[in-house]
Amino acid sequence: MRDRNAPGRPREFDDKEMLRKIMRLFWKSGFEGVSLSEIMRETGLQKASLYAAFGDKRALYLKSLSQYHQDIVTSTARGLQDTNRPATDRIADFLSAPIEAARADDRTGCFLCNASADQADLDLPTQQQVVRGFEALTHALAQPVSELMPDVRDAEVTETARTLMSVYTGLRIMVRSGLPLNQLEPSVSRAMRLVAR
Amino acid sequence: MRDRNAPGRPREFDDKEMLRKIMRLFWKSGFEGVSLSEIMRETGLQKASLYAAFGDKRALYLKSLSQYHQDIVTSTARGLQDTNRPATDRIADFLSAPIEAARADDRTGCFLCNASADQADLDLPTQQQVVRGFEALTHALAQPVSELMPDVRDAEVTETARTLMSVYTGLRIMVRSGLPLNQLEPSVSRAMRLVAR
DNA sequence: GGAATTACAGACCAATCGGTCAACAATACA
DNA sequence: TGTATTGTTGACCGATTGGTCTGTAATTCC
Repeated sequence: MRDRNAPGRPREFDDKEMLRKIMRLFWKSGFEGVSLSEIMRETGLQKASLYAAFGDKRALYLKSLSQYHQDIVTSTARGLQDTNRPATDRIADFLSAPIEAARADDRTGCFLCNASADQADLDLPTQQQVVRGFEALTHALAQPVSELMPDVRDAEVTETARTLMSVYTGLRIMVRSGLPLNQLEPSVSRAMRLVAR
Repeated sequence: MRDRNAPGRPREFDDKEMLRKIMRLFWKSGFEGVSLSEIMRETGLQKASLYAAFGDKRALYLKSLSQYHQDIVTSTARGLQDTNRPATDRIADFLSAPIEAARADDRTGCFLCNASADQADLDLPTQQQVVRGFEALTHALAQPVSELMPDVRDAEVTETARTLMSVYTGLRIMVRSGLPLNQLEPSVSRAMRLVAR
């Protein structure tokens, strides 16, 4: 975002808005699966403008991931930590999200999970962004978990949160494969057995 | 594989051997992440030979997935169903495989999981292959699970097996992101709580 | 109203992409 | 020793890739 009252011709688009459009492309099709021409079509911007504003394709991808963190990861984490709602509901909603999204005909899954499979092994900054996202979600998840396991060591709470994270990630991936949703659904309540008792 | 004693010049390479090399490329870098030139370099074959033997790039990818099924999925399933070993060991080994692979410095993960994130949403035949793989593993996993839960309905055994599958898939993805292995490790024993007791 | 600065549009770039083709080599069968 | 058949080679194809450059438009500051 450029300074207002900066010299020179002002930008004709909103950085964040464009980044969100680009994010959706990478989210759905992966790094190599998206071409600059697609990005141009989707944003209505010229290549040179994209380069001037964001950098090269890799930077575009990284900034998309970072936008995902700001938009999706953050609000998901907030939902998990909303102590006005029952802890079980919050966890169940989190674990069900992959399935509910698919019910609403959205099988794009989770950008973190896709990026992990797609680019994390090939590009270090991507890897770091992905880890950061996973850790934010794990940390948020630990909140309702600890509410349900009050007399349990912190270390155990964290371990449980991490285990739930792998169920979540797994569901995201398996939903994307097109497995029938009613087959995946029971995993939510079964995984819930890992907390409490 | 062509008939021996077929007319015409005989093939100078072994189909399966080449397919395995190609499989490793797609496994590691995804569909768009691998170019024909890389495949040529890796196999030592010319483009035209590849086309004559296997078809276009998409067919190459699909046949790689199918080779993965034959090689990896099948033997993993066999290991899960080997009743000579304790059922808990078989499940624990299966769930630990993602972490152990990474310990041996192999973070390529699971081709099914990667393909699911990469291509399943974009290409129907890929989706079907991935589902077939997941189902084979789930079915094999149900065997040791049922041994540990002898007086439990089949439906519940299957549900448990599916839940373990999502833990497995999740671990595969999270390992690939580079999360520290000692943080992921405890999820194995925690997930084991879903069986028995 | 300059001068400086920034952004936009679109032509342009070499390199690479997946894919094809024609010439030639190697085999089986008659 | 043909003839038919298949495989291998490497040049070749148009299209697309990510990326750059140039000229012009829009703004702020003086």
